[in-house]
Amino acid sequence: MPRQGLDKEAVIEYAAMLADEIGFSNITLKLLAERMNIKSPSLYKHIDGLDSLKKELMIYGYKLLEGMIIDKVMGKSGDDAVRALCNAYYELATNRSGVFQAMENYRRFVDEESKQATDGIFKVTSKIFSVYDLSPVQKAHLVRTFRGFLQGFLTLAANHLFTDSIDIKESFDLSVDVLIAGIAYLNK
Amino acid sequence: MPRQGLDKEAVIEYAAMLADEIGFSNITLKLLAERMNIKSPSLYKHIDGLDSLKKELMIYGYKLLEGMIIDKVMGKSGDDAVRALCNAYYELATNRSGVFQAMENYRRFVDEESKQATDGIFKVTSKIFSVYDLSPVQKAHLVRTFRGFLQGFLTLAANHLFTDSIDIKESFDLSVDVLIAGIAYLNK
DNA sequence: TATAATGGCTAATATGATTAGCTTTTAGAA
DNA sequence: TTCTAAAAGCTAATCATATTAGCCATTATA
Repeated sequence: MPRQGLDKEAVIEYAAMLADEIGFSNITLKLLAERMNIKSPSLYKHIDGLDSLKKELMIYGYKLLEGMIIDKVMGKSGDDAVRALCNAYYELATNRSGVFQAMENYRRFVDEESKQATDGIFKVTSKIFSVYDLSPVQKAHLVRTFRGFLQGFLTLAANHLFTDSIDIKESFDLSVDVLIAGIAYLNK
Repeated sequence: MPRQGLDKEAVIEYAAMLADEIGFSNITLKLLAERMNIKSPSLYKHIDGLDSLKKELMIYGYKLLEGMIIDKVMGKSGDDAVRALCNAYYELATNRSGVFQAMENYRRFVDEESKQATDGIFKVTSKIFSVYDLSPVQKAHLVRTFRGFLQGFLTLAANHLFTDSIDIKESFDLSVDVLIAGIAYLNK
């Protein structure tokens, strides 16, 4: 029986696809192994178990998002850059819903690796807010404001929890406008 | 062996306490049963299994929150009422973290009972925003803005995903101020 | 007081994570 | 090219937990 060229990265990629398809919380090693045409114990040659895999998926998500943000924000500044940042989140939540779920769902590990992954987003976001006339502390708060909104709104949307029939992208855009308008409050 | 006066409500209360203590996702029927001094199969006399219990816990959370909001908002209006609403969320997330976590777990349950539970919050929130001069559609969008922010910010905070050391309540208050300031943008 | 419902129990089953230990492939050195 | 060791897979076994089945004691009520 010949081998596939599997490694840790490949396992995470498969897991990410599986998460997008069936939902992050429904992932099992059994299912993942079936998808990969191997047996579940073989996964342990690449990863440290289900918990660890979920952590990896979270980190994968943060890195992916960081790239998408940089990509979209490139060449923009001010309010436009903020909107681009928000749209990057929107796209991730829409196109990679399982990976997006991993980013907020994983709460057991607060280690150095996870911290570095989120730090990337923090730095990029922070930089985008640098055009506004804010103190470093205000800027840090504002990063949290946006991150909280983006994570929460998009999670609620992804899970069909906005039960009325109003268009979600319109709500999203309006919300972003409200937030951007609110930034002026900090400049007093 | 005499019996305790256990029923469905009691099981949910115990489960809520356990969730607050060890985290929603760490709940097991085994642990819960131990806490209640019964064996895990006995739980099935009151609930339909772990998944169903988690749904009950989510509904419990929404009802609890609704009560807390009404309580805090009572007698307030305008921006003060909005702040009170936000603080009710904050308190729930802080003091009943396990229950709060249950509320973000609704994604697997989109049934009539769950819908009614969230509808309560929607109505209260909507009413609070009625003092602003907004169209019904704008109001509906704004409810989503706040709900998204509150759910997301507090989830990230509860999951320790805000890695820098800045005070979380300060970030929260500033965020709420930014949002409230942003509402003015809609009145043009 | 007799009886039915209730709430608890133990034993058994199912699923999935994880571990142990074996075998084959593969990479790299001699 | 051949040998060797690591790597990547496998099967079998173990463990933990959820869940089901069916039994028995308590409790409430007719």
